[in-house]
Amino acid sequence: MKPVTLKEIADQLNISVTTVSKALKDYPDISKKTKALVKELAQTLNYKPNAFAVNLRTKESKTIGLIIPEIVHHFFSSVIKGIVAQAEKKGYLVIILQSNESYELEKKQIQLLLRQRVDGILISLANGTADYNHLTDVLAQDKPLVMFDKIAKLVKCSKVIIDDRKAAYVATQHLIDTGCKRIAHFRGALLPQNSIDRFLGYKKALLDNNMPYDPSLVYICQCGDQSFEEGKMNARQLLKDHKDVDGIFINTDMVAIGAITEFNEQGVKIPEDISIVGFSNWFMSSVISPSLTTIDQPGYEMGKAAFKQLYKEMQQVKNKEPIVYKDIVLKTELVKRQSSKEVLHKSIH
Amino acid sequence: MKPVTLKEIADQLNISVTTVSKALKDYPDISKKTKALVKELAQTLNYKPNAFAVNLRTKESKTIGLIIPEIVHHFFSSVIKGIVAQAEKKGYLVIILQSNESYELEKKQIQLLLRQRVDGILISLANGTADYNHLTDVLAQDKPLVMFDKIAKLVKCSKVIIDDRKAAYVATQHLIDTGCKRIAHFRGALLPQNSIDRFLGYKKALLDNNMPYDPSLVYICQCGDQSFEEGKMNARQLLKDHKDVDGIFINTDMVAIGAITEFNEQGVKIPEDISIVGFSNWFMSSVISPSLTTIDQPGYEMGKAAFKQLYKEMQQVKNKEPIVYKDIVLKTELVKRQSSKEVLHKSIH
DNA sequence: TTGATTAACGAAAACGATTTCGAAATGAAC
DNA sequence: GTTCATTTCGAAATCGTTTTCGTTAATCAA
Repeated sequence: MKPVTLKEIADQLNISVTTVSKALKDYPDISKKTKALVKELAQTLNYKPNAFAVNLRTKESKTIGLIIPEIVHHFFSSVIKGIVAQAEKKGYLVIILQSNESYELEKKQIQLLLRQRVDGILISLANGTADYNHLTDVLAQDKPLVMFDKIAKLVKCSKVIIDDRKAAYVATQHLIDTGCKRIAHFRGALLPQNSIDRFLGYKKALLDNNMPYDPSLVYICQCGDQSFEEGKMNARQLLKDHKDVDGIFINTDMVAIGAITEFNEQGVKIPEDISIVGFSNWFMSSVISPSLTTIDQPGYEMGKAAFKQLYKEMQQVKNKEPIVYKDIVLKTELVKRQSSKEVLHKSIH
Repeated sequence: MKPVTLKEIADQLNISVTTVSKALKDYPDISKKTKALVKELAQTLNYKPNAFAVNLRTKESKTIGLIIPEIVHHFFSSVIKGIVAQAEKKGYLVIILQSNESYELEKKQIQLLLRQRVDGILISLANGTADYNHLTDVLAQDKPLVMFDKIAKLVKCSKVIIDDRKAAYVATQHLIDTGCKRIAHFRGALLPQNSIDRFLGYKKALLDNNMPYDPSLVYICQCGDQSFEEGKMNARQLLKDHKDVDGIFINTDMVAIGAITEFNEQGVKIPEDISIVGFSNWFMSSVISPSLTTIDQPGYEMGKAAFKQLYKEMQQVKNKEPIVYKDIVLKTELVKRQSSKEVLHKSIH
């Protein structure tokens, strides 16, 4: 019933608590006989060290915190999986919290995790987060903090990201290479760095190909986080505003799928009338009809990399070395499917 | 740098640690003046109680463990979201682990959580789990354990489920009501209770409608957890074996979507040639073409209910009352979409 | 003035493990 | 027999809070 303690083992063997503790941890100053005795009794009594006491002494909890904007999301749940798997390998547990894209909640949750005295924090920022004091608070306590995916460039800490700009460039270039002459962009929210970078990649690809950049072709998210609806709305609007558009680079797959659905309903042919390239490559993209050309964003690997970096930093703190921050950029890949045409024969200049 | 302790506050105010502690917790035997002083200083020093010490004293961690077979899964991530949200409301944190459908891992993870001394455990069983000692271990320690979705009926603890049998019955009845004469079933794995119950519901619906039950129409999962592929394979096999089948009730949406994809590719018309009803209602089902008629399985609500029950039991333990186990059955609903026909005019008997 | 009450605070013992610093006991060396 | 080193163990402090049980000092009734 009651959990077994060192004291009980000590009493049963008529030795001191000290000796029991040392025996279990293979200290060299304990004889082999006592070690054997202690270990055997510990085994049969099913002794488990009291984590609370251990934590209090060692000042570490072997636990990390994870804050993400939204759990029910293919990309983020892949990240979670990567983090949890990697953490378990290293003997760490993961406390998960969802910020719900709210800065206020995010702030509270950081405080919660600090109070809980987790050994480190992994975070993907809420869209609304523009103030970073809650983050610098963490760093000021010498507690490792690694940001991933949705990051704040200004905060001095490690970051795991993809090269959104480059990926967006590749996506847009693909549309150009397949013959699109007038390319729109659904960019989602204004604030997050990802949106900005993807937009910049889109713009640069146009300019590098001597195509005019037309701000009226860039559609911003109007409606909270109803991504699917956003895709439908934007698609509808686009058909009204710009009949001549023949390609769209869309910020995220979910929005792209909304757009595809709308186009399907309105009888617009993909990719004959309009080509579409998405971003993320969630499973759904390969299943929808037509299947979606998109940028593969490696969620699992990102989670893995993020934890690995955090682990490094936690070790550094433990060894009282200075923390070395690092920016890790993961590779993305264009996945060609049915929503875009074949690449034209490239002219040689 | 170093976290502030009660002692430092006490020293600065020239009072005892006891008084500081009591003041912060509004004990009646501390004067208003001292309380004010203490609270103010605590505020300015940004004092946060050391969770390790508190846990050690109070013997509770305000933390629960959550084990699920697979994180990257629409239903389960909805459950997680429900649990995390509800837990946060009550001041609990959630440690998440993924069993990966492995009994061995599940066992280890239970041990991990017990060592961590979480206050309670929520679990959805791995498919392979047939031995329940690791679960009864938890209960034997008087630690609340609530199972959800994938449960073991034999274990005496609270359970949150849907009525799989009834839901499957409704799904199959819908196929019958829409005119299907020969109905197959893709049932997934053999073991889990859900599969069994859904199969039984399917069978009962047939028999209640005086339709023959033909075991050769029931397809079992052959290929691990590649659900999408499983759907495709089963569909292919079905077309070879039974040309006359005009309706399928499929265990899960993912498999159903695989089947739809295969049928689409082979030019089989849905629902004209074959009607399909899935199970779960994940977002994708509304987007695929044709959209999938399915049973809505309330993941978020299930998570919420599971935590609520766990919370009740944790309170009971705290108050040294006996734990009252409870079976909670959540409502499901048939969502009619394009993959099944309109309901025929029912004959009046 | 005396005795009883009350208000306000503190000392100290937990909680369970870790770790430092000795102490005792044994054996070896001279 | 004395000295020194080695082996093996334990006492006690520590981590930071909580809580019990006193102890003062002040207040009040009679």
